[in-house]
Amino acid sequence: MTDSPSQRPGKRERLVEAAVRAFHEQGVEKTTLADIARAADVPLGNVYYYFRSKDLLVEAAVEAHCDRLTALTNRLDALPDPAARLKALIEGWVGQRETAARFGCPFGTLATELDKRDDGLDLAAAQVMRALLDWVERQFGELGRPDARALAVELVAAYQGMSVLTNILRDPGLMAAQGARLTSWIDALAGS
Amino acid sequence: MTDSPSQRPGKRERLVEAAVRAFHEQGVEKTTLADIARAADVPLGNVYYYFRSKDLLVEAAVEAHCDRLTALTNRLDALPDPAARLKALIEGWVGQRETAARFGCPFGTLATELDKRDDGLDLAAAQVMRALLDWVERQFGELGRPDARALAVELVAAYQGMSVLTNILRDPGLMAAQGARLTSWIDALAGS
DNA sequence: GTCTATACGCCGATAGAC
DNA sequence: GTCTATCGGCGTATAGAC
Repeated sequence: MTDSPSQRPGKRERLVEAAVRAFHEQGVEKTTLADIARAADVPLGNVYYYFRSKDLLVEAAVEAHCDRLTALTNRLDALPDPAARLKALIEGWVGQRETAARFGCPFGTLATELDKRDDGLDLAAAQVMRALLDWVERQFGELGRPDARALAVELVAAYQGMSVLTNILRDPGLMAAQGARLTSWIDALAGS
Repeated sequence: MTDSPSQRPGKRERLVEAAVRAFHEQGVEKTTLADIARAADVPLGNVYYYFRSKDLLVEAAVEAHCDRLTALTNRLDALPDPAARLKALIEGWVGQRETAARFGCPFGTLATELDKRDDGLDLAAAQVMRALLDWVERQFGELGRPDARALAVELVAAYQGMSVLTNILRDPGLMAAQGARLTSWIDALAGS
């Protein structure tokens, strides 16, 4: 609401976007409000008009990840069959392998960092992760697998794990190779 | 070296141990030198006699992880066959599932955090990760698998991924279930 | 609503007595 | 070698003019 008429996205939106990016690239703890303000082209003092504390900006960043996930799954739901949806999900991950090699999974690294903080935002992050698991589980369920939940955990864990390794070793090729493995794994499961 | 004779472990060792623990539980960025000094029962100012900067303490913590890994693989090498070694490795991971649920993988979360820092310690962390991958690869090689490296990446990534999910969802049961899956996966690979 | 200037606390690091 | 006291800088947050 309340976008001023003849301007680029409102300051609030710019701040959240800058925060998401900075948290991904530098981590929450190393990111200062000055960093975010500069990236969003908003004066430092003015940040506090939109977010009364840094924690509230972190919370907004988590919500942004949640929205992003919802948008993604909505797009994937347009695909005809569940196997295609899962493979498209993997393809999306692999497509981000260069930034993953540099900064890790945008959501995974954030959630991991939140688990070491005092704020209660780790719970919100867990909710988002559960939403992803639920969606993946639904796809495996539509494929007729009774062990859909376990397979969902296996797939998402494989992604998080290859993100960690890709990041630590700075090797996007690792994610490409593991992505290919997961894709043929989906094919094998769907074909059986 | 230079442990004073009739005393508990030297201050340097206590500081490193406290640092490893604090970095795991709170993260590097949130951990202050005062935290470490207190946990090690060393006066704050004295820390700088042993480590001229916080970065050097972080470096020492990475080296400690490296030593810990070497000690582990040495122990596992005493086991008769490679499949048993790999399953013992997994068993060790699962045995740590309660702390993993609370704080994640001690080394994975540290390495991930180092990747967002300016110091060059991410390279040292990558070396340690590579050492683990090399050892696991050797086991798969001894099992006669030509795709030993890919399997090693798959196993370690699975562990890192389930650590992330276990941590975010605060669910040690997830790691137990995935560990069981990996164990029977090893059995299937070794039996074929 | 917007922005500047600044208060205030915390933390890494140092000085220097013992 | 050990420890206390403290400096200096940075980062969150606020006060208050416009």
